[in-house]
Amino acid sequence: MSPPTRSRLRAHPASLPPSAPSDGTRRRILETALQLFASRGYHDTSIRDLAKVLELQPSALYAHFSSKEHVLAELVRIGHEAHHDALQAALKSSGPEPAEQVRALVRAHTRTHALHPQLAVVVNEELYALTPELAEPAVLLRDKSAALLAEVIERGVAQRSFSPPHPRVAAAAISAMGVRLPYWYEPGSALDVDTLADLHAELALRMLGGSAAS
Amino acid sequence: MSPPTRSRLRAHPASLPPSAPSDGTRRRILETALQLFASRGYHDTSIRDLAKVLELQPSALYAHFSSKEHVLAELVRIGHEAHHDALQAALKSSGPEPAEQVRALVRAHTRTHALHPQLAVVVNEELYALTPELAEPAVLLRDKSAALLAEVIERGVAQRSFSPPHPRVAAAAISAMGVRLPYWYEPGSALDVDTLADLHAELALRMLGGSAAS
DNA sequence: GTCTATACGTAGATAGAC
DNA sequence: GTCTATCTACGTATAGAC
Repeated sequence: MSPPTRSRLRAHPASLPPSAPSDGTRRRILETALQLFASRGYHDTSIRDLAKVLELQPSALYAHFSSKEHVLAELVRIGHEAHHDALQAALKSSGPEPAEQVRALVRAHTRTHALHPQLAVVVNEELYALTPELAEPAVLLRDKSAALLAEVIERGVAQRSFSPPHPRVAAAAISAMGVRLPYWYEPGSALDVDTLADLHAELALRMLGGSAAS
Repeated sequence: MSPPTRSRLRAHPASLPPSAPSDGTRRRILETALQLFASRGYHDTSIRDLAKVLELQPSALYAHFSSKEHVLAELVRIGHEAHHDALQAALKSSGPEPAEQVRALVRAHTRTHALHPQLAVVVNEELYALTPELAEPAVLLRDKSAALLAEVIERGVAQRSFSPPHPRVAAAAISAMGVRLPYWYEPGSALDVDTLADLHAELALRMLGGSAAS
């Protein structure tokens, strides 16, 4: 661990989604790793750093994870599953109109990134640190999540509910709003998460154009 | 360097802006470091890795930079200056209307990120790896660059050219489009940089609303 | 300005007792 | 499941010859 660094994030402490293991030590390791990986980065966090915060000996971690990389892989898996589950639930509970579905998807995307900023940062910045085999399940989920938005936009364009200048670029811009959230949004601020989610949905619909924007 | 990793980026080779030093070995070190830091990350790139690609002995690098951190600091400085210079030039060469100024700023922001994707990634992901003293000049430039866009938006709102639902959130969304570009855009693709810059400008104006959007 | 050689710390991970 | 102790490799950086 290189010493005098700022954190990449403002949020404290690290929050795991409910789907994460509730077991004792394994969960503590994941929470601590999440905080350290998010604030300093995976490669700048050592097993010894983790053990120190956990008040364990480094060797004790290997009773719970076979390597440091497997700790990261588990966080990456949890993060992608929570994100994808949230998007699917949002779609499922919304009606058939593309505008309503975009609103639901963007709200879920934004909420996930605002409520679990450390997980979002680790998932997005440290995925590349995994071997292809360990990264593969997450990469597949990413593609599926991106397809959910892309398909709704395509449908909206086909129905002439939307008129984006370029659907793929608009989809990337919509995704980017959420992904960048952890780097500037301060959770306890005057702007609450629900309001933010509504704002992002509004911006997304404006970008997509057509009769859908309010 | 941990071995079997994917790159964070598609772009090759690393391109430095014209403002970078044209001197021989120092420039070669910066270019090589840029490529490695962008694809594998600063903390996962060793002095030995750098030296191997450069076909030099590790100790030879210390004739040009006093530490690995100073190599990163120089890249971060170059990246922030090129970005800020591009934004200022864009503002300077555009008229007084907020919509035209936003278009110019967004085009410059997007072009910078599309033309120098490795530099954008290193600047955005590895700034936190610098000590506060080495990071400070870049942080000041970031704030100045962000203020350029914020002020134009504020002026547009005051003149009722723009009607964003929330100016600060809209500004963050506009910035995010460019920052995320290196992670999905493939430079040699059918979508050329100028078209992309126009698309982003169009999306920005749609988000800002009012009479400005085309 | 590059080389050889090396100092010195820390990395990830394991062995074996309790 | 946690401990003490340790292995081996690699990290940044320096010394001093050419």
